[in-house]
Amino acid sequence: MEKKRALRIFSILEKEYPAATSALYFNNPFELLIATILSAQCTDERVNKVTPGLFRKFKLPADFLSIPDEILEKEIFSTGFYKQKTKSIKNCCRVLVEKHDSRVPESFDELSRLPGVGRKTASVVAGNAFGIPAVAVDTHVLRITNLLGFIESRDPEKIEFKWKELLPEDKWVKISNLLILHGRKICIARRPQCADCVLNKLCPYPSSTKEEKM
DNA sequence: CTCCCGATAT
DNA sequence: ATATCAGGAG
Repeated sequence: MEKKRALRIFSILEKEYPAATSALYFNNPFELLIATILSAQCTDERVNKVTPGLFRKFKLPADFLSIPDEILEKEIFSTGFYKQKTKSIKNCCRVLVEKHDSRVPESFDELSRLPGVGRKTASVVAGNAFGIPAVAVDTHVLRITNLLGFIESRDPEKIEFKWKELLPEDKWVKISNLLILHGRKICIARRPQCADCVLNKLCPYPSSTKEEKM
């Protein structure tokens, strides 16, 4: 049974990473929203080098709207795609001010309608800021779900629905954070550390790469 | 499907 | 030196 195996994997990872939360630095939903927009195609670690200083200077959506693009571009430069992200953040803040009373909407649908916010970002914010059940599928979740053999797909939405069908919704937010953490520490994209992996026995992948590199 | 882009591992 | 990492919009 697939669900049984999924639950088993969840338990093992939960034991391994008891305090699995988003690795992003944030103090409130708005900060998490901005941090997550910045985390597109960028490691959380890199985002965290930029956000503490950024949030000290700019607290509210209106603060971000009040500054020239060039200032914001310079602040977030190292996260890559900085021109796009500056536009996304500004447009997003504009919508927050104009349509949401300067606050972050508390539903997945409203979140994903914000500029610069797709399913992954909406899920991260919904789940980690508001405790709304959601599966955030980033590159780690996608990769590991494939490696574990639960699915064969590059479509994040398919991965998302797969986990939603595999686990009860009180575990959705946690499984994302667990897989992301595991993906960064052990099941690393460039070179998975299968020897140190707690899922070794439950994963079809290690056996297929026995004598690779040693 | 293409564009957006810096940081880091190899 | 260069491949790879890491999401959203048009």
